[in-house]
Amino acid sequence: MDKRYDAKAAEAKWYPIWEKNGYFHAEPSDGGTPYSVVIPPPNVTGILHMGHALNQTIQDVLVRWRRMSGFNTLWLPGTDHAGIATQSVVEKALDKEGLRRQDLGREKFLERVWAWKKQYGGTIVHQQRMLGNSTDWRRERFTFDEGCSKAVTKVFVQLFKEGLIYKGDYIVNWCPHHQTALANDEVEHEANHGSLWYIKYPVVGSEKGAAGEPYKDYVMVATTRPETLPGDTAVAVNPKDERYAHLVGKTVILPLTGREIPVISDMYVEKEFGTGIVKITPAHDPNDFLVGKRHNLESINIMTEDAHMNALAGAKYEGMDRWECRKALVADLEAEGYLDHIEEYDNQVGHCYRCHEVVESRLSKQWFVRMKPLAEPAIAAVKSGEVKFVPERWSKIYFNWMENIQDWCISRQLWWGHRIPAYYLKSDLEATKEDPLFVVEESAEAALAAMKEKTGNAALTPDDLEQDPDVLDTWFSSWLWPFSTMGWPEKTDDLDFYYPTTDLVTAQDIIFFWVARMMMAGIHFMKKPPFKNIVIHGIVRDAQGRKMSKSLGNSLDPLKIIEEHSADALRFSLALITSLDCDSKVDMKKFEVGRNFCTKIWNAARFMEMNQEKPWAGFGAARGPEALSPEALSSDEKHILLACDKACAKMKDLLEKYRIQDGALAIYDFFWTQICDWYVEYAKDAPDKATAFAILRDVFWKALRLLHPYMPFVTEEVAHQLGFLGENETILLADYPTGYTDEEKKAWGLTDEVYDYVNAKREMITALRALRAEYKVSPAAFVKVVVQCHDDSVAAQLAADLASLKKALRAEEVEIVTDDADRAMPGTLTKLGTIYLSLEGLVDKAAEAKRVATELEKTRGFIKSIDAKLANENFVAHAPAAIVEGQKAKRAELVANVARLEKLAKLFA
RNA sequence: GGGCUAUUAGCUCAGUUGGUUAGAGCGCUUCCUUGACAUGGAAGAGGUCAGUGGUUCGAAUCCACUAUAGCCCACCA
Repeated sequence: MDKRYDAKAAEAKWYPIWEKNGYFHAEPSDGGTPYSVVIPPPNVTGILHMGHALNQTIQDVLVRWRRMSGFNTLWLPGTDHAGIATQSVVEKALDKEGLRRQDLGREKFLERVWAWKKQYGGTIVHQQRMLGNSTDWRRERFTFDEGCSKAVTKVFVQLFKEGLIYKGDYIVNWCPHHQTALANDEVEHEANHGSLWYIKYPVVGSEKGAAGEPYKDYVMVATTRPETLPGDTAVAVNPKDERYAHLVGKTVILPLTGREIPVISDMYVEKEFGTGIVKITPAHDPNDFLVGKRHNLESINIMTEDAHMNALAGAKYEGMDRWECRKALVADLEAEGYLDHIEEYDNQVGHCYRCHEVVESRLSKQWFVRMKPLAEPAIAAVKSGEVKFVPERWSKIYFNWMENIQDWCISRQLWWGHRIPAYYLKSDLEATKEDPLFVVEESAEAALAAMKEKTGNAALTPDDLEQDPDVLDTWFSSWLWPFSTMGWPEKTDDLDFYYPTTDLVTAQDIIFFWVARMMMAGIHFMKKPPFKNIVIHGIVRDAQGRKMSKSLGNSLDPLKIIEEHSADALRFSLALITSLDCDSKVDMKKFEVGRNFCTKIWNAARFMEMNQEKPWAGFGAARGPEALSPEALSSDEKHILLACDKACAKMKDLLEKYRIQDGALAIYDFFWTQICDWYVEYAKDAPDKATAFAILRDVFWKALRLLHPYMPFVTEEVAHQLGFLGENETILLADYPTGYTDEEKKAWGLTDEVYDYVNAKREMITALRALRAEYKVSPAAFVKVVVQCHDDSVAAQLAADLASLKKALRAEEVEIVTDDADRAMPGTLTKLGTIYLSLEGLVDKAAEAKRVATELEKTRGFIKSIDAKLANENFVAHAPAAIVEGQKAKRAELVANVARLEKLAKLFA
């Protein structure tokens, strides 16, 4: 083995071997118990960020662990076509050529997007391989591939026919430059230093006033959008606002237009804001739209798609751009005395995240899914415990959202996406733009037939129909992911075997967008929820606790960490800092833990290799401790076997509970502390090296397998280097260790007593090291040590361990006594007895007296606190016996120590 | 405004149904280049568990209130 571990070489070597040999591939025909997970598909335009790295590390740990534990394990990968993100990338490229998508036309544009996907769409799946994901690449899917698209269309048609999809009015975020709707998260809100215009709306029937005061009675409205005034169809006040109660039900005159509009009352209005009176413009503001719906108000759309005024804005303003119109209109209001005053006002204004144009709220026809009927069974599935959130508290958030669910607007004015399978009769489309005749069918042919039937016109041809130009929201394909990827709507073996999936692992930010919707789709179409457990993990934040984002420039690039350290280091460090309960803060420094661990493993393996060649090691073909003679096992050997057994049980328990972090800690401790710090040191000078190394070899191989889900590459490399595996074997498919059987434990004498004894012995060794450090005895110096036990059996055990004890204590002589004599030497009381450091002529009496005094004081204080406890009758009556006994035993120990210290104090006085 | 969560060592965080003297990693101090490993080893300092009150024989843990921070949803005409 090389002196240094070459992570890059190992990782580049193993991944292709794993993939090529189909180790990640799963087939229902292999039988067994299924364990299946679908990956949250990253955007095809995406590059791997820390969030993916964390999310996929957790999944890969679970998946590799299950696979090694004998489950028929499927982790299904894929990417999301990401409508707007992908279209945007291609449009940007077009922009450089001075072209817009409209210049190419729909078909040519889509060709360009597919070409882009072919060329660059593999970036993230390549990066996922660098992470070490054990996903079944032979099943890689894309939300826009043929099968998924088929599922999407079928779902749309079925929901439509069930009356769960409808077409209706909706206010969308509209970018006048791109002329498309934007999703909420595609709108960037920025602080805007603007104005609040106060405008008078005269009450109908009131008298004309003096010059500059056109009417005596008016209501004063405050607005940030005066240019939308021609679209007003009401003014509103809060129903609890006594100032204006008398106005409700009256009508006012809309300035400059002469139109009369009602005064209504609605809770939406805040009494304290502005004048407490709001102009309602349903076609140009999302809230006003809702108010309009509640009060049956007319919506007047006064703008064109490129945010210019149309005829409905009035002849004078028609054709003006919205900002021009604002100026002109305000000037007119002022001239006619309707403008009261203008205040400065700061608010937030939405901008298109791509072109930075101010986003317009635009009323348009959109497609919706009726969510309530779908949500109800999805709520029930979690309430009944059929589907569990991990941690459980997320179910509250899920219920909160599901119980207040709104209909889902699924249409997008994009070109890249699943086309809505609605077909219009062209002639009717032209005639009645508002509400044209249409049919919804899975194919153009079916649509034609349906239209023929609907219209009674058998002479219709395909040319008479026109498909809806809109595409579906990306989530409309993602919500089918757990079953569309397994072949639905066909009946497949995959669906039979792997559906429902077992675990879904994702961050909290897409519980609503994705998880909740998958629940609804799964239950509705498959009649079974799509997963059994929903594992929600935190978000990776920077060292200051901020979300990582491009604009802040605080992102840590996982690929850079792989480059600098290794994928194993990245994975292990992420696992170690990840809590399911909260977000994690990371910086570059944190990844050194993983890197150091990698190095430690490598060096420990080198130690093994070196000794493998030694004649006395002699474990040759023996892979386990099967051939050991139990009576010959030393206590340290029994201890490491027990520690290994406990580690196996602990890993299983923790991983079953999704405690990835605790699992990482457990294996870290077992490997580093138990194996390297203690056992390897023991083995170097073990009385029976053949036995000691056979055991080392066994627990080392188990440790590698326990660790493999976290650090797949280094464990595979080391397993091969040390010959645990033959050339054509892989640790991926090795058994996940389950510890030792009861028979083995019994045969080898692996008891709790031995375990506790070795721990106590270590405590003694540590105590002596502390004494040496305190007395500044050089580590190179050999010393004499006296161990004073009060128990013959302990003395006998220690005597049996004398050789290794000498080594650990760096003592040239260890004297084990069972007397009660006090020794004028530095000493410490331990569970097994008092350990003395014999320092002829080195002891500074004064310093020693001080040390003893300090310890005495501390010990007495401690006894006092125990006495207080034991004096409490209630404690003795109520506390479990073990606790009370423990306290008593502790007290006895301390009292003995006090006696010893008191005598010592006299000796040093 | 509605909901959720957090506050434990200088920093980042564990602490599973309440129970012996609250743990880890990093950082810090001292010592050690010993034949696996200085990306290492040994020892050590450092915490009245945000505050107040309550329940209990016993509270970091359960309850209430307060303070501070954060997240999600709604909203800012």
